[in-house]
Amino acid sequence: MDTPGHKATLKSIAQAAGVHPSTVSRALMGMPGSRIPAATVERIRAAAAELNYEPDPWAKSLRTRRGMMVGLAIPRLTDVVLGQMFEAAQWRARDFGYQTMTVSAEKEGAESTSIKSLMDRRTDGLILATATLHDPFLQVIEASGLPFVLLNRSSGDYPAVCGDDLVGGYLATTHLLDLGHVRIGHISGPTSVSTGKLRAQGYRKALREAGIEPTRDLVAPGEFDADSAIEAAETLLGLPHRPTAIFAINDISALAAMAVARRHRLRVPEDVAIVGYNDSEMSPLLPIPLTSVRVPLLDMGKLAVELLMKRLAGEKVDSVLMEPQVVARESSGAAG
Amino acid sequence: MDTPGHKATLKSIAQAAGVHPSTVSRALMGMPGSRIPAATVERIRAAAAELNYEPDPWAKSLRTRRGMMVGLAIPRLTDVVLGQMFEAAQWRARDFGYQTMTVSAEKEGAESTSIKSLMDRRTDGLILATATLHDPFLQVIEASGLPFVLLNRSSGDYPAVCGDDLVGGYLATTHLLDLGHVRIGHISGPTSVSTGKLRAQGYRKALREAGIEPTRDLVAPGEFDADSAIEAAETLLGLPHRPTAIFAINDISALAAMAVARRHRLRVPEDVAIVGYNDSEMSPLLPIPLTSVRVPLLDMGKLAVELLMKRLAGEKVDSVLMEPQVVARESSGAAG
DNA sequence: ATCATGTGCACAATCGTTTTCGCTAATCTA
DNA sequence: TAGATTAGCGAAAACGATTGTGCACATGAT
Repeated sequence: MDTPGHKATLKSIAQAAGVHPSTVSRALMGMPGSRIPAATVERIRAAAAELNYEPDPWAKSLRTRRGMMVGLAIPRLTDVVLGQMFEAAQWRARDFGYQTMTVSAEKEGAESTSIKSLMDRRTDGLILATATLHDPFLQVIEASGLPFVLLNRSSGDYPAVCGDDLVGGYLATTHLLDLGHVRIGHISGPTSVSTGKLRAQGYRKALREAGIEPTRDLVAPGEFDADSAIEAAETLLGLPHRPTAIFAINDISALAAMAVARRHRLRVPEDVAIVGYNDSEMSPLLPIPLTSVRVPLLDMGKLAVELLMKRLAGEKVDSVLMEPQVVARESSGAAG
Repeated sequence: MDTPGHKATLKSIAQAAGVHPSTVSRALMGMPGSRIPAATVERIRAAAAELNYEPDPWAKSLRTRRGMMVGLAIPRLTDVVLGQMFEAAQWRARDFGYQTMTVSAEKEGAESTSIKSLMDRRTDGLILATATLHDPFLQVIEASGLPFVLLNRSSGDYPAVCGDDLVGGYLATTHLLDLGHVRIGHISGPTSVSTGKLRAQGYRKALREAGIEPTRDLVAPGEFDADSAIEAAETLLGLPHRPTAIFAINDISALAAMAVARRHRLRVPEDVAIVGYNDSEMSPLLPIPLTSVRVPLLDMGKLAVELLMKRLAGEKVDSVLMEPQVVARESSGAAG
């Protein structure tokens, strides 16, 4: 084994193999150009293995100016949905030999210290799931020259991998319309992020196509989280002429809506039908299984990494939209 | 502003301020020992600010052998509960000036490449939420000299921050006993991890104290996830003499049990009472609100970082056990 | 005026890599 | 066989920071 206190370095291997450190470097990284006789390479390899050498990432990065590392920025680590995308992204990045560094950067906006910490040269590229529609910070990053790809949320013309939220909102609403609902409420997300804005837009489009003029009072704003969704659901279900169906911006909001319905002694789906978004793991398991819009989260995470890799290689890349799909279950009254 | 292409370095600042790079370094980091006249320091500060200097982390780490970075290993990024702990850990680490790097390392066991990648000198310390009870890999890490703290799962005598799972399992079971249940089933976790083993142990202890001899057939093994929990619940509820209550190892398993109960046309809590663990965000929102055992996840995440910081400072640290608490809701028939 | 005492800073050596540049010796061409 | 080519590898200069050492110069005391 190796001496406990001393990590192996190029120099120690060189000494062991009786060659110069630079030769060791060349031999180990197997450069195509430089020809080192197989015998020497083998001897060096053996010595390196013997000392179980691991190149020092700091020294390497200092010299090469590449850290083999991509930064992932997520609004909240506790978001199961984004968690899935990020886990997939992490795997894919590792396929390319990259490490990932995840930061959560909620509510930090343009002054995000979290993202700044990713920027200070430690990372070769960024995947951001935190973008807002008019995000001045993106320009800052763009100006810094650090390549990035948006995930889940789009913004401007920056390359992004997103679900087609317009279609998703449209499908969810159409699903409810097809079931005979006319007064359909929407617990929206913030209009400042693409997912919130586009799903609401899809919702209104579906209504209009069905000859129903969308009204403002049937859209209650949420913030993607349980607390704000509860408030929104209270507003909708407290309406004098309450909706018979609710399309919620995500599954946790849908769950909150179910809780509020229960408090109002309304049955789901008989009195109020509910549709969520993202089709999270819990949806089929709920006492009243939740109808939800499914988007290929894992594929999105992987794809974002692939796009980033292309950007790192200097290629131009285009944004990608993934097709959503309604998974009908009991909460909308469609299955059972 | 600064020239776009060129990042500021100590050298460029030195040039601007008319001093030597080493002086700039000393001035900027404000060493207490070295006396540099205030005037010079001010001049250097100004130059640094002007060029908006950021020290290169790689160069710094190469020289100082400290990366100001802690590695977090989590079984799955999609676990909401661990996600909360890790988010808290991340914040706390930043308070100390440390970056965090999160990897998910499921099912990799002793050969975990994810954790190995954290070890190769990039990190100053590790927080592991992946430990199994007899985890040979921990010895490897210990031998490498890299300080670490276990989180959520304990193992051997290594310093750990965990909930008191024995008490948690005991409380959950006692809660059901107090409600008059006698045949209480348990969807367990793997016995190879402390949380699984200890909660089951607490479960048996409570039964024995109530004069009930725990039987093997009332404990069905799960893997913390929905699929295995569904299978376990099927086993329990398919029993000729089925249990009237189930204590599940976590909330998603409890949810799965509810789904299976529903499939068997059993009412919750009338026909079967259910208790979960971790009191996740969704628990109070479920159509049948879930009774669950609450542990202070955020505090645990923070504490783990604090312990690690102490270890980094060379102090000896002791493990910490956090007190759990039953939050009674409708699924156990205790509230409503 | 001279020598001890410090202060303020420059010099240079690291940390472990990668990479450019040449030097030596072997091989090839004529 | 002499001269041109080339393969193989050593020397050394980066990358950008930290840090031990020591040279000037100013100040003080004698």
